[in-house]
Amino acid sequence: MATPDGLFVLEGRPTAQLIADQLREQIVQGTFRPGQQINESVMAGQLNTSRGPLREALQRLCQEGILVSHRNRGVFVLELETEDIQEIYAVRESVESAAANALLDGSPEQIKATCEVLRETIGEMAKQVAVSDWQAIARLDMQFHTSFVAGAGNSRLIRIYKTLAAESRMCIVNLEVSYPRVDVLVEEHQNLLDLLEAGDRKGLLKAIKRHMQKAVEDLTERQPDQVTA
Amino acid sequence: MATPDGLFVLEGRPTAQLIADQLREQIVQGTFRPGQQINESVMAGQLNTSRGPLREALQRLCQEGILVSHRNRGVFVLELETEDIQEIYAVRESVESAAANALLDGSPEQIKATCEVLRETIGEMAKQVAVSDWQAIARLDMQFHTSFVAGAGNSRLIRIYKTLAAESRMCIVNLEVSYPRVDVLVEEHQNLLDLLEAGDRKGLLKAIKRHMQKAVEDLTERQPDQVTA
DNA sequence: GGACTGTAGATTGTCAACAATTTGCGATGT
DNA sequence: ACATCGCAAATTGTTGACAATCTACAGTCC
Repeated sequence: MATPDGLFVLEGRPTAQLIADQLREQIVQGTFRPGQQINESVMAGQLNTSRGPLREALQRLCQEGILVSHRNRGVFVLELETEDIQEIYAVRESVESAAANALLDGSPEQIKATCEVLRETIGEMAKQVAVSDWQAIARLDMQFHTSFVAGAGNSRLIRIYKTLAAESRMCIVNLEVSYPRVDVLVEEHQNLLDLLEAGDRKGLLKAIKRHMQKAVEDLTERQPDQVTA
Repeated sequence: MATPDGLFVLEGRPTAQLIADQLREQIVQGTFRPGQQINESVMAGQLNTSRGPLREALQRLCQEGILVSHRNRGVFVLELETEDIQEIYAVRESVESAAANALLDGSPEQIKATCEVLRETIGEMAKQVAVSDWQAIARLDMQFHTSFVAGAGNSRLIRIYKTLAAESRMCIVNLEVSYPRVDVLVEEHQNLLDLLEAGDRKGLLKAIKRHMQKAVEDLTERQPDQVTA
């Protein structure tokens, strides 16, 4: 939030939050492999902090669900099963549908502003597709959907979706799924944007449903014995 | 989770979790007033533990959203505005709708088992209505909806809903809203159960929507200068 | 008299040492 | 040879003390 003078209120909760954000980014990028243990002491040393704040960060990520904790044994990176993928995308469909409905019930300005942001993200995505930067594409994919949900203006919905977005990125990166056909990906998001702009509620909801179902298929159909594309 | 022998795996993370559960119960029951500060040292003393575990518990509740933290100033019980109530119930409608769809797409046994649990809760609710125990009624109300969502079997959906249920209880208790007419409340839940049992998807979704809209009205319409019913 | 500055108190944020628990390996007995 | 018991290393859980930050009050200056 910016003040009228363009200054920023920096009050909040930095340290543990900062560590958590950093770790989350590392995890969703695949720097930590699923099932890998995270040692408190060594990690604290690497980040040049103490075990206290790091512990808080880990606990936070545990609650988000991308880490799992076993008492007296440590925390481990979540291992995603087929079941998890289905769960994640089922919830995502529900949340995005709710956001779509709220957005279309909102003011035209709200819709317009959201579309603007989405358009920019798609532009970025197209650029990264050109250079085949999968890591960046995955990030922008999630940024698109997160911005979409954010457009609805429901802070709780946004909070919920951030976790889902992180888990989705883990699915994509860890399963080494380089999106089947990237140009299709840009098209699909453009389609969602067009439907939102047109105010086609029914079409948008259907498109969201299809988008999610397709993603689950892409992520689950191929057997895990396939290492790279 | 129970093992085949009926034994329980107690692995998990007790202490901080236990403290968090205890505090959450106190908060949603209204023992702590909205906006009230929670002092780490004194609270740790009261619970006969150290600041470390208690801090973890507080942080957990912050992430759940029923506490808010101001850096270097402490944590405070969330103050619910009209906006929050609208947000909470909008998300609840979305989550319960998703659960309803998943449940109706599931096996008949799954539906049957869920109905059984819901029926029991309604029975309990009727008993508490007879003695006008508002606190218990609010708890059972949320238990009904939580069981409903749990019936869908999506662990992420359940986790999300638990937070919403806690916030809802805070709304009800803190606003001193003694449900407008309690017999209507039992009827309404019975209606939801009937629709689920009948497999009437459209009717169930509509009923959920109405249920939520009505709740928002009840919680927001009366001005806060009214202290008790 | 009003506004600003400086200080005091209190509370949270961080840290390092201690205690408890678990896992793995090796010795022992059958 | 196999299973069981016991020990040792490592890691997490907990604790108390120290440091940084913020709020409130009092004193001073304009």
